[in-house]
Amino acid sequence: MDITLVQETPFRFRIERQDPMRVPGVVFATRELLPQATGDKALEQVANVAALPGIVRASYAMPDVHWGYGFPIGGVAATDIDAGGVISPGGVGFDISCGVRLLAAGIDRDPLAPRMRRLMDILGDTVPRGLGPGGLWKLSGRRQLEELMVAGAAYAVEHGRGVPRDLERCEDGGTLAGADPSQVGQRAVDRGLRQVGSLGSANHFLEVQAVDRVYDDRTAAAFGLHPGQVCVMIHCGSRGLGHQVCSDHVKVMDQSLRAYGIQLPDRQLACAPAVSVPGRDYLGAMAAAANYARANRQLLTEAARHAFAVAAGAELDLVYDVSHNMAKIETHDVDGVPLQLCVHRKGATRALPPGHRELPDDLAEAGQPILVPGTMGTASYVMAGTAGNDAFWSSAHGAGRVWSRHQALRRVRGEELCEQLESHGVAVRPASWRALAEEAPDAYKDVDAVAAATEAGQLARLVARLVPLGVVKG
DNA sequence: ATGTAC
Repeated sequence: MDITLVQETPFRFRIERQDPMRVPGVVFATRELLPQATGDKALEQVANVAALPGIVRASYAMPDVHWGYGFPIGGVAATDIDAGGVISPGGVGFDISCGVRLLAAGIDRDPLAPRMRRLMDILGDTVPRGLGPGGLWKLSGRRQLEELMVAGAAYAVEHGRGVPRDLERCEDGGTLAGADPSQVGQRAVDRGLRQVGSLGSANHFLEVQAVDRVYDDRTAAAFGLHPGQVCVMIHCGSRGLGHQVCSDHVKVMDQSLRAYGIQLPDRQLACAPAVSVPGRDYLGAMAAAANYARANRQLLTEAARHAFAVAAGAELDLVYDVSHNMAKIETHDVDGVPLQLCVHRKGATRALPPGHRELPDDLAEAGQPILVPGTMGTASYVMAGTAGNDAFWSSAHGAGRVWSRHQALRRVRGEELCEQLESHGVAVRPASWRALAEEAPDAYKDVDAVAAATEAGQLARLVARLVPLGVVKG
């Protein structure tokens, strides 16, 4: 499909509807951030998504949009489930409920400085990471894993890994309803049994950061953040279990397309009506994998807490935990009519506005915390949800790639990058030189520009800027 | 994203 891109404002573009698109595309970005500039086909994918059965209003792209499997990463699409609207695993992503959690430390960067090396050494020794098996927990078997997949982060807390307040600061209270472990295949279970409590690889990390700048004192205070404060940011997902769930259900849906009379511009958009048997089966498996990811982040939190207690005598309070690879059934007004929608957010963070009933009381006035990790060596942002959000309460999830992993490997050497980061005062504990090179800051868009465009496009507002002190890399 | 894959 050759797309026609029309600039509506300095921060918003429209992709004109043409067959087989059912709705237009809307891209929140500046001209510099558009993925086309680098030959990336993400905007063609935005147009492809607009052809999904039941899609309403528009196919959206966030400022960090880039190419992905079927859907672009940084894509948002909502389908009307009472009008044949579909669920597409490719609109969630292979890493189901991949997400970010931010912890606020009871210590500032200056007093931590002399203890930083010890802290990083403990984190480096105790945080499982990299490809393959190895996690903080070894589960006894399928039965125990099923309990974890039903209860999510709450399962970890019930077993002494965390405090009840943690769950108040998790999206969905740490437990996504509707999990159906019977739809998680044995192969996914086998992979999941040995990876609970592990970062994984690629762009996953555990980072020690400091608050570099506060844009909104009142909201920062509500989030428990102040200038100079140390934080921990954890980015990880559902590991091999989520990957296997996605693979298994994509295959089923690909084979059921004909039965539901669904025609698609790209087979990677394989989908089924959200209320159909394959649709419900996937949603149940997806929720189970999501709860696995949430338990995973909860366990890694406990590893960080242990390291901070030993090295710095400091505690870590959860600011918020939110996914950026999810589909959720939500009610939204479309042309003045409340509809039950299946909202796909792939590489896009949910961004609830102030006063939303799903927010805990102490965050109601501020709006939902939105966590926007940058890259090793660059800033990360904390933002807040706004009432003006026009993308089904969704926002950017990170910097967004501009180089493929292959390109990054050709241009960057991991050892050199590590030296550069260390010389700039960022301690690095990598899983491998190769993974480090693939995640070089130069392989990503400018996160400062992404955050600025996110605010200018009225997707969210700036609260605080965080800078890295040390990174444990997957 | 991922025991870089059926």
